[in-house]
Amino acid sequence: MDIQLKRGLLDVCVLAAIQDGESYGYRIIKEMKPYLEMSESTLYTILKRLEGAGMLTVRTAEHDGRLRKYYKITDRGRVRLAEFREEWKEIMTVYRFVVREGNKQ
Amino acid sequence: MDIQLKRGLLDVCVLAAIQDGESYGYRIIKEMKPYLEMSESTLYTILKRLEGAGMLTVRTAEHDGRLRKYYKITDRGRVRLAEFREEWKEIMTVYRFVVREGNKQ
DNA sequence: GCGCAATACATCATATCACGAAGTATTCCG
DNA sequence: CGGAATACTTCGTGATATGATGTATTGCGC
Repeated sequence: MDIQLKRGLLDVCVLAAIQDGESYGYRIIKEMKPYLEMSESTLYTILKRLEGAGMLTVRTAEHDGRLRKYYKITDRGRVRLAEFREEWKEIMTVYRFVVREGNKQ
Repeated sequence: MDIQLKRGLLDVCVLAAIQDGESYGYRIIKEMKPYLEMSESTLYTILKRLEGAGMLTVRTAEHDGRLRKYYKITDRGRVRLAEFREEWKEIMTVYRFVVREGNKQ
């Protein structure tokens, strides 16, 4: 998929991946893979950005002798998801402009 | 609108603005304004990028004593628009992942 | 028990890109 | 005469996705 098109989706996608309950980096990537592929370095960059923006909180816990970071969505994160739904309406008007009439289909 | 979300739309939007016939920078901006606002510096950057990618051709002509650059979409540009329609299907699966069930609506 | 894949996270350098700011130059209207 | 509109250009900056690379552990096959 076009890199540029992904950009706006990446952040909300990560938020969406934890909207139903805590998760951790490695699992998020695997969960999102069928929908949107991203490299590990990208994911951890995004997780840090979202944490800085107060959209998720982090908790480090041991699992099988290894440390894992569990990410949990905050109210602010949910607000962001709600905003995204609003923005999507604008996106759809743009989409209709691009694929507008005068073309087959 | 979120800057990131715009990014993937900008290029195809400009192509869409000339898909029914030649146009020029200033007019493209005004035409797109209701759907997607962009600064002049952004537009001219994009026009140059699309020209470099062979998706449009440029022709300079005089109009009322002033020089204007007219942009015309190429076959390659039309292919890009067709690709966008395909990519959009993937985008919609991502969208559904983000706003998936477990939420009202 | 050795090697390798999978798990899990981190850092750095790089390239792309949208945009504000500023500039140049002309036309048109009051 | 002055300012808005038209029309395009250049420069610097900040944001950001990603590949490369590194660290460290667990589990599996042979």
